[in-house]
Amino acid sequence: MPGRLVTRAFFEDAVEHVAPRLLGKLLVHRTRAGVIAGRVVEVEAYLGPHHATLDRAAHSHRGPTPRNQVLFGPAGHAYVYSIYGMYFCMNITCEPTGHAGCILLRALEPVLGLEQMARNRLLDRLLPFAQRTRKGRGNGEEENGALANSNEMRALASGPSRLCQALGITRTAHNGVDLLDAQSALQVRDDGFRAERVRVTARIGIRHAAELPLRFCLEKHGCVSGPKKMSGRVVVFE
DNA sequence: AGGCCGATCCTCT
DNA sequence: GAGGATCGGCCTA
Repeated sequence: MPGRLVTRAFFEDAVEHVAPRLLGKLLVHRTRAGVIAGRVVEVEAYLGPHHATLDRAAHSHRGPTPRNQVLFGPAGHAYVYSIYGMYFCMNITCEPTGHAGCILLRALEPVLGLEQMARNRLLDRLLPFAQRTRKGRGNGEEENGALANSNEMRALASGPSRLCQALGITRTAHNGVDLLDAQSALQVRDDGFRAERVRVTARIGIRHAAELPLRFCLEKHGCVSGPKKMSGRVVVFE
C-alpha cells in the first residue's frame, strides 16, 4: 500500500479548508485483483445546512434522509450515491459529527492498477496502453507529465462516475466505509505529494448555487475533467 | 472545442 | 411524478 493513512483530524475541519488540501492525496482500493489507486486532482466542496451560506446543491441541504444519513456522521467516511440510474459518485465526509459538509471526488490521476481500471471501465482498447505504462505494472513512483496529459490516461478516471467505475466503487459495497481505517478496503493515503498551484472555480453540473467558488483542481493537470479553458483564480501554496 | 441528446432508475415531494 | 453533483455518441465548426 502506497503512502500513509491520512488522519481523522485532517477531515474534521471546515470543508472549504479541507477540499484544496485533499488534492494530491491517494484514493486506494484493495481488491482481489490487486491494488487500484489514483491521485486526487479535482474535487468539489458541498456545504452542510449548519453553514452560514445555504448550499441548495448539497444533498444535505434539507436535513437528514435515508439516503444522506452518512453525511451527518463522523468525518473520513465514504458517501456513495447512485445517479441517473446508471452511475455512482463518491464523497468524503468532513467536519465533526452532526455537520454534513462533504467533498465530491471529481477526477483522479491513475497511479496503480491501470490495467484493472481499463477493465472496470470496459475500455478494452486501452488495455495495451495500460500494460505498456510503467505505473500499470506497479513500479509507479515516477511522474510523467506527458502520460498524465494523454487522452488514454484521462479516459480512465477523469469524472466523478468514471473514477468510481475505474476503482470498482459502488453504493452497496462502499457507502459508509471508514476511509481512515487500516482494515478498510478503501482508504485515503498520503505519499508526500504536495500541491503547489490550485485553481478555484464554480462547481460543474449543478442547477442551484452554481456560482459558489467551491471546485478545486491541480492547475494545468491533464487528468482534470471538464472544459479546458477555465475561469476562476489560482491559489499558490508554499 | 462545445452543444445537444438519450439512457435509466432512485429519491424525495 | 419530476428531476438529478453523468457519460458517451453524434453533430456542427
